[in-house]
Amino acid sequence: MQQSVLQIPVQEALFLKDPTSSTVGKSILEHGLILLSEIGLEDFTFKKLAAKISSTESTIYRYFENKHQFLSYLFNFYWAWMDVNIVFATTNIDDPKERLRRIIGLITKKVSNDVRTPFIDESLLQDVIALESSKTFLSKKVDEENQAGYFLQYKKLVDRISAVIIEINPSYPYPNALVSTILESSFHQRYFGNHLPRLTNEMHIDTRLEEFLLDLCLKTIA
Amino acid sequence: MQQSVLQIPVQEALFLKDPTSSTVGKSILEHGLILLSEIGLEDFTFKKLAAKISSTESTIYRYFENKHQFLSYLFNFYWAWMDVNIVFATTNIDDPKERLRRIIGLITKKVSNDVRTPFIDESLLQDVIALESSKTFLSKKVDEENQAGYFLQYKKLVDRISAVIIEINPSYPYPNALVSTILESSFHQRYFGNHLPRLTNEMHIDTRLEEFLLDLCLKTIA
DNA sequence: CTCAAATTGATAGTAATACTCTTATATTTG
DNA sequence: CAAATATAAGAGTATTACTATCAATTTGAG
Repeated sequence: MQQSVLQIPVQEALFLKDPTSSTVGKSILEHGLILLSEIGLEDFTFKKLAAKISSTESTIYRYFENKHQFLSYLFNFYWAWMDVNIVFATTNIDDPKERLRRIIGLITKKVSNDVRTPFIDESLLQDVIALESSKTFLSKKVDEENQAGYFLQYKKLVDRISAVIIEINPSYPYPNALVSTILESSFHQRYFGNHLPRLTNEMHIDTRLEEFLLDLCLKTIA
Repeated sequence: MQQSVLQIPVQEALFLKDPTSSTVGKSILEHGLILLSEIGLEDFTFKKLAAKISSTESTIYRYFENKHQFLSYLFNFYWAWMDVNIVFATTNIDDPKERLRRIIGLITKKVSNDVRTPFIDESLLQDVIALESSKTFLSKKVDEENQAGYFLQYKKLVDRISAVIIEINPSYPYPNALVSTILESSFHQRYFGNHLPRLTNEMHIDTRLEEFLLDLCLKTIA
C-alpha cells in the first residue's frame, strides 16, 4: 500500500538538473531548506550545504546555478503547493465570498508539514519563504528572471485569487494589486508580530492576521 | 543669503562616525546612493564605492561597519525625511481624513530631489529604498538590530499615521498593521507595476497607486 | 603659531565566498 | 557487460568582506 505522493511541478528555468530526479537532489532540497531556515540566505552557502549532506559543492552546482536560483525554486514550490491546497479547498464551493474566506484562511494560517511531499517540510518552508521571498524578486535581475519564468507560479496564484475577487465585485478596479498586497502582507505582518511588534497589532496570532486581512479585503471590494 | 538646509537626524547606531560631519562622509552618502541605485545592493561593495570617490575601503569602513549598515542609514534617512514632509503637509489641517489623504498622497507620489539636503537625491533614494528596504529588516539579525535602534524612524512614522487612523475611527482594531501594510504595498505595487505587471493593475502610475491605497484605507476603517 | 590629536590614504594581508575545472571512481541504463 | 552518466575529491581563481599598519595630511586647542 503506497502512500500518496503529491507531485509539485516546478519550472525548468529554476534548476539545471531536476533535484527530484535523484537521491542527492532530494537531499539538497531537504537539507538545503533546513539549513536556510537555520542560518538565513545571507550566510547560506553551497559549501556548508555540501558538508551537511556529505556531498560536494560541485555536485550541488550541477543542480542549481547558485543559491538565488535555489531560493527561487523553493519560492515556486511553495506557491505551487499553496495553489494545490487552494484549489482543493475551494472546489464545489459556490459562494465566492466563502471561497475567499477559505483562501485567506489558508494563506494566513501557520502551515504544518505535508506528508505527501517527502523531502519538503512545509512548516519550515513557510518560515523561510516569509523571511526570504521578497529577495527573489527585489533584485536588479527581475526582468531577466521574469522572462525566464521565475515567477510564473506566483503570478498564476494571484490571477486565481483575483478571479474570485472579480466574481464578488466585477467592478472593483484593482483585484491583482489587492491580492498581491494581501499575500505580501500576510508574510510581513506575521514577521512584524514576531520581531517588530510596534509595526503591527499582534499579528503573530493566526486568527488575528486572518481577521485583519479578511476584513480589509471584504470591505475594500464591497 | 544662505540656502536653508534641512537637518535629518539619524540614529548613532547607524554609523561608526557621522558621515555628515566631514567632506568624505558626505561624499560616501552621495555617491554611495548613486552607486546603489546603479548596481543594487548585491553587487555594491565598499571597494567599488571607494574607487568612485577616489578614496579607500578603510576610510569608508571608518564610517560604516558594512554595506548593510549603510543601507539601514539610508532607510532611516528616507523615513525621517518623509516624516518631516508629512508633518509639514498635515499641520493645521483639522479633518483627519484630509490629513490621511495628504499622507497617502506623499507616500505614493514619485518624489523629486529636495534641494535642502545637499548630498542626498531623494528621487534616487526613493527608488533605492523601494527596491532594497525589505532587506534591512528581513534578516536573521532583526532582533539585535531592532534593539540597537535600526528601525526607530520607521516605527515612529507608523505610529504617527496610525494616530490619524485612530482619530478617524477609534474602534478600528488594526491601525498599525494597516499602516505598515500600506507603506510596504506602496513600494511593492509600484515595483510590480514596472517589472511584474501581472501582479498588479498599472500601479506604476502615481495617481492609480494613490487611489488604490486611499480607497483601500478609507473603506477598511470606515 | 605650534604641537598634538585626529583623519585619511596607501598598502598589505586574511579568511571566506562564489564559483569553474579536472580527474578518478561509482552507479545506472541500455 | 559495456557505455554513458553521476558523483566525489580536489585544486584553482577572482572577488568579497573585512582588519591592520603606517606614513602623510589636516585640524584644532592653547
